[in-house]
Amino acid sequence: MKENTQKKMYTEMECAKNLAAVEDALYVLGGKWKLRIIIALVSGYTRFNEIQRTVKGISARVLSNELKSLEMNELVKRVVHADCVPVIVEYVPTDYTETLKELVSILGKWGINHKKRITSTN
Amino acid sequence: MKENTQKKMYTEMECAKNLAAVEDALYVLGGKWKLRIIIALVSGYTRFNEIQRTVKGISARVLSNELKSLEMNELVKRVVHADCVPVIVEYVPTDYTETLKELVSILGKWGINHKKRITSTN
DNA sequence: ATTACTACTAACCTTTTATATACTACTAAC
DNA sequence: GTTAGTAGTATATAAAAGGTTAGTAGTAAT
Repeated sequence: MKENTQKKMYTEMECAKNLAAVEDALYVLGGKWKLRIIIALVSGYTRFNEIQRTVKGISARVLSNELKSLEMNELVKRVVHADCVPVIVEYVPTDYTETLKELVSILGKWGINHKKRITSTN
Repeated sequence: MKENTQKKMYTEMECAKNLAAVEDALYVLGGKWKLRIIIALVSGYTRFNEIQRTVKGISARVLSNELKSLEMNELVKRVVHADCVPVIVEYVPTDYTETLKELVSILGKWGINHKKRITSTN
C-alpha cells in the first residue's frame, strides 16, 4: 500500500532532474582535487611543479591525471613553449573556466561560514 | 633563480584562503552522495527507504553513514515518531540546509550547461 | 506459513583513489 | 661533480570508499 498523500516539496520529476544535473556536474568537478587545482590555476599558478606546491598534498601522478581530465573538459589548456630550453609547459585556465568562478566563490563562502558555525561553542 | 615577475591573478594569501575555505566545504559536502541526499531531502523524501529509492545506486550502509555525517553537520535532523507502530523515522532538512539551495542550484545549472557543451558536436 | 516492508547494522570483500619511491633526461648553479 | 630544478611516467602499495550479503525484530498482507 503506497501512501501518495505526502506533500512533496518538489515533484518527482523535478527532483530527478536536479539529481541528474548535479550528477553531471560532479562527474566533472567531483573528487578531492579538481576544484583545488582550478583555484590554483585561476590564481596564476600555471606550471606543473608550481601547482603541485600550491595544492598541498597532491602527488605528481594524481596531478598529472587530474590535469588530463580537466583538459578533456576544456577547463584547462596545456601550452608548450617549445622555444625555451628546457621546454616550459603551462596549464592555463580557459574562458570556460570563468563559468566556475561563481560556484567556487559560493562554495568558499559556505565553507568559511560553516567552519565558524561548527567551531563556535553552542 | 626564481622568477617573481609573473603576474599572479591573486596573491598567494588569497589563493591559500580560497583553498582552505573550499576544503572546509568539501569536507562536509564532498564525496559521491552528500549533495544528492540533500536534494532528495529538500524534495520531500524523508524516510530511509524512500531516500534510498530516490538516490539511485546508494546502499543502505552508505546511506546510513552519510545521514549520520549530515546530522553531525546540522544539515539533517533525525526525527523518530515513537507513537506509530512500527516506529517511523524521518530525516528532515533543517533551516541551515536552506543555505545550500543556492549552491545546489548553481551546480545543477552548470551541470546542465556543461552536458550540452560537451555533447554538442564542435 | 510465506512473503514483504520498515529501519537499520555487522562482517566481509572489491573497487577506487591516492601515496611513495624511484627514474628519465636535460639544464644550471655552486 | 654534486645538488637542485623542469615535467613528468612506472611500479608497487596503502588507504578510503563503496558494495554485497545476511540478519534483527516487528507488522501486515496472502
